[in-house]
Amino acid sequence: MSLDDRKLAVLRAIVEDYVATQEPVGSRSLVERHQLGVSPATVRNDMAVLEEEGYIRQPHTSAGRVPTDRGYRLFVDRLSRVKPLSPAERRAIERFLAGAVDLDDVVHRTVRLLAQLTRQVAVVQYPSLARSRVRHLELVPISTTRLMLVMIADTGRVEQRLVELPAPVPADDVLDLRRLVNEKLVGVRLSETPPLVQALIDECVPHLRPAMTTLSTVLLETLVERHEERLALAGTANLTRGGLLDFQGSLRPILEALEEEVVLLKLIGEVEPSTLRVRIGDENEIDNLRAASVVSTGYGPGATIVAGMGVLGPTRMDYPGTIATVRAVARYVGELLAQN
Amino acid sequence: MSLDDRKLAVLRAIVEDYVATQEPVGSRSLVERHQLGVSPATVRNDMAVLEEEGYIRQPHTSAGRVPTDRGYRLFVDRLSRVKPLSPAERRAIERFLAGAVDLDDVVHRTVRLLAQLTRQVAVVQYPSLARSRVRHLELVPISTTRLMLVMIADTGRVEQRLVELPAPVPADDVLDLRRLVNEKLVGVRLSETPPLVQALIDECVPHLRPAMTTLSTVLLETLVERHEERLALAGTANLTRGGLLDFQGSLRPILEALEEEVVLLKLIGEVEPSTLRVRIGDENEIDNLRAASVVSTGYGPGATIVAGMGVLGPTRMDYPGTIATVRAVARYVGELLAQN
DNA sequence: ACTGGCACTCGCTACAGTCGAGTGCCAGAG
DNA sequence: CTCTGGCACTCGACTGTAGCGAGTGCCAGT
Repeated sequence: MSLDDRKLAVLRAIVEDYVATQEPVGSRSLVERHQLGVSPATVRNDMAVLEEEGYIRQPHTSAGRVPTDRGYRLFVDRLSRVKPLSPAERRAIERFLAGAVDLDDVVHRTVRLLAQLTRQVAVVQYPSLARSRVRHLELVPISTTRLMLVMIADTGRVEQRLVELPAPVPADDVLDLRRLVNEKLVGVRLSETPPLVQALIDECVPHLRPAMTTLSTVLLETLVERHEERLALAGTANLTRGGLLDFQGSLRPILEALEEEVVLLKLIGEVEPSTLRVRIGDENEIDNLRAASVVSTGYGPGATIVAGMGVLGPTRMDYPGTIATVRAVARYVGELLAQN
Repeated sequence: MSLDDRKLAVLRAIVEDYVATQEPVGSRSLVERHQLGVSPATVRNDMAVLEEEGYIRQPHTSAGRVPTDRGYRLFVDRLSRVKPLSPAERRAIERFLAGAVDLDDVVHRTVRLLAQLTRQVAVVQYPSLARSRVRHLELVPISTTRLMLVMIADTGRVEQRLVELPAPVPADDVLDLRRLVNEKLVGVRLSETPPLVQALIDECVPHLRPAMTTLSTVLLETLVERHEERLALAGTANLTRGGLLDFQGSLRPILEALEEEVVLLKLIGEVEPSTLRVRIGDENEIDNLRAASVVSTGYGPGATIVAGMGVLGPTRMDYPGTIATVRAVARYVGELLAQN
């Protein structure tokens, strides 16, 4: 059975009221606060149907109704109107991001901004190495048998690793090594470097082979294997906002999940299909987050996507507002990155 | 009035029991669990004195006693016996830290290890730039008007910044700039670089002055002003361990404090006077942490100290165990750093 | 198809009563 | 002078009961 317009209006009203008040909403208060044009009794009938269909539920008999995950899903998909950002918010975003000097700085400011605007936990992934290209490789001699390898990616990320050489290598040879790796690898997607790194050893003058072999191991580690996807987190204190009513009383599982980088990456890093994604309660594959919702999106310079960012909060969250904010922040950051 | 030995023994017993059970401890259970050799009535008299002196208090009449911050302080200073680490713990520390490839890696592993062993929140500061010396400066041309400045410190830290040059500078000149800054700055304490950076501009050949001027601004920012003291955090989920009984019911202020880098640095970064420091409840200068205790220490290669690390938990914590763990971890990390 | 009315449910709060852990004090023994 | 056993007292925790009220489901009527 499909739901008629009024039933949908009732669902929307329930979600909005519940999100606002945090209390189960009854039929009387509903008709009082929204112009539904019908009596409480009628609303009750509609509620009965909505409950049967699994969109709302009663915490206990003789209590008001509360939306289920399914109810929120319907709300997000079909019932929520886009909430345009206030000019004040737009200005806040611009001002907050304007002073950034550096990729680190951009990411840090972004994550704080998101946390502050949505009053929830924010996560921002650094531009993914997998999606970056090599801009430059630098070899800095630390001693005769030690080099510092510095990799600069076109997304602005910089990674460094220490290389322990098997035998001393004079400064001139280091320059040769440097020229070689740069010739072959600059401009290449990190994910596509492995065969080229292999080839490097073969094309290398014989007396540099041993050094190049060690170097190539470290290169592979730095470029693909160790694949250090970094992230920034902010706003954990916002988890306590709902006074422990959200998250069914225990922050434990949430905090645990937030400490696992792998989990977070799964959460916001998978940005393939659509550009903005909302995962509500049970839709999260991570057990610890069954009581939470996540709004995430990809971002990057211009239209390309180099990483993800998102927000985590109680299922009972202001979806339209959160979605609008996440989208706007991602766009601003994208513009900022495009300038560099 | 000074406390005789038995009163001190009573205090110790109260602290130990309360830490273990998390419940106010009464005179009867005290004599049952510890061999005090006296009757509950006697203990009650002692307790009355201890309470008068402010070492313990009653949550309400007709409840057992609970240590005050002052009581914990006395316990830590005079009553706690050193708890040697178990061989299993020693092995855990060694194994956990052994595989580290990198400064980042060391810090991350350390913070996780600390959190895991103490079952509390752990904070580890990266080696402070203020206490480091310049090992090498690298200038990487990104385009003709853009350089990437990479600073490698002797503590293993690497910082980078983008330099926007006022006019195009050919590659040869970049090499000159590089040679100049390295000649003057390598080996110098970061905090002592400013006058030398000033001098750089004067000693520079005229046609490189404009470039050197911009560069020196960025150098100063990187080396001293922006002074980015980084830190790593782990184990926030452990805050929920006490089931909200610790921290007087609200994690809010604690989580807020943990998000403020400045606050955390104040907490563990001030390592001047003694090597290990315990701050109990009210002794913390930060209001948000009046319900928490912090055990912190400095660490660094060998005997030198380059940064701080520490652990934060409820005032009701296992001080001897925590102190032993923090001290041991700091020593191991120090040894590890000394090897590089 | 909607409405008003009515009986019913059930969580919440308040209140009274009981239980027991723990205390302070005191008189007496060592 | 110190320690002990005894005793009266306090007060929080728990239990059971009762009344309230928000909210529901159902039904007959328009």
